[in-house]
Amino acid sequence: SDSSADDDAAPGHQLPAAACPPATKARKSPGAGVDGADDEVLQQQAKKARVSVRVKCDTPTVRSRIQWRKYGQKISKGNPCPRAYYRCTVAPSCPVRKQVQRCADDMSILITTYEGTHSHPLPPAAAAMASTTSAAASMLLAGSSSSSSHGHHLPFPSAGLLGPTTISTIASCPTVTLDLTAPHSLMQQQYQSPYAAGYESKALPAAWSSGYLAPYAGGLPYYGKSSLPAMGQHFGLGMATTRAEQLYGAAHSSSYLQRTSSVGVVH
DNA sequence: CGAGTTTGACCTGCGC
DNA sequence: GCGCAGGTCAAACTCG
Repeated sequence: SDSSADDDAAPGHQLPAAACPPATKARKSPGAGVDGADDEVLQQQAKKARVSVRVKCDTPTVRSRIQWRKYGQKISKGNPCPRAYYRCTVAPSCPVRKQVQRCADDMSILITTYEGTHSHPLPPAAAAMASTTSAAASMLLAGSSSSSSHGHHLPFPSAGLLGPTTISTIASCPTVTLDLTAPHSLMQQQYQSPYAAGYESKALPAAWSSGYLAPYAGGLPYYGKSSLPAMGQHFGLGMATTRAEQLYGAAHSSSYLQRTSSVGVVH
């Protein structure tokens, strides 16, 4: 599994957005794309690949001041809740952006959409979560090249662990949606701890709001069984650990990563 | 005083 | 070409 991780699953390598300029510059001066039509298509898909995370969150705001800086807010049509725009502040040139918006249908659901790839190393905790979202993006990009279906459910274990995970290629902007708003039966059975009972989060795990598509994730030893439980230590936030346990649990997160590796989709 | 947030203006893509 | 909506910028403001 280690070799496969090094070979083909480093998010930053699979997703060339790591080498892309910030979104604004990319928009003004898109890539030349002289390597052929197929490469150009893949690059365009990678640039626009997004991971959207839906989580129950009853608090007005999410504790995510670790490395995100808000740069704008807009009220979207059809949704009374404003959409907030954040960008990564770890590195000035980091192109990663995040959009946070509450669901118009259910105000307790928070929809966070990550776009881009970190151009700098991430803390282990953030890298761990980044690997998961990156894996989802990898699935998206891999599947989009061979299928034209819209909005199909993943046949991967992630669908079981992360909830109803869907891939959407609508509007020529491929997006992976990790729906964490509905507890999975497996988790309900296995997690009887006080944490599991409170699946509806009061705050998102720091890592969820800290990392997406980390190019350095593949080089960090977070794939072992001790990776996720260490999140709280690295982040210095108690809730990081508790939320990680709520959403995954050490055993399941490890199992998930290993199983996804076994199907050759991600490491 | 520096870092982060707010908010109105501006830019850009897209549909008609 | 025009208007709308989403996304970004940047000056003003807030906070520790």
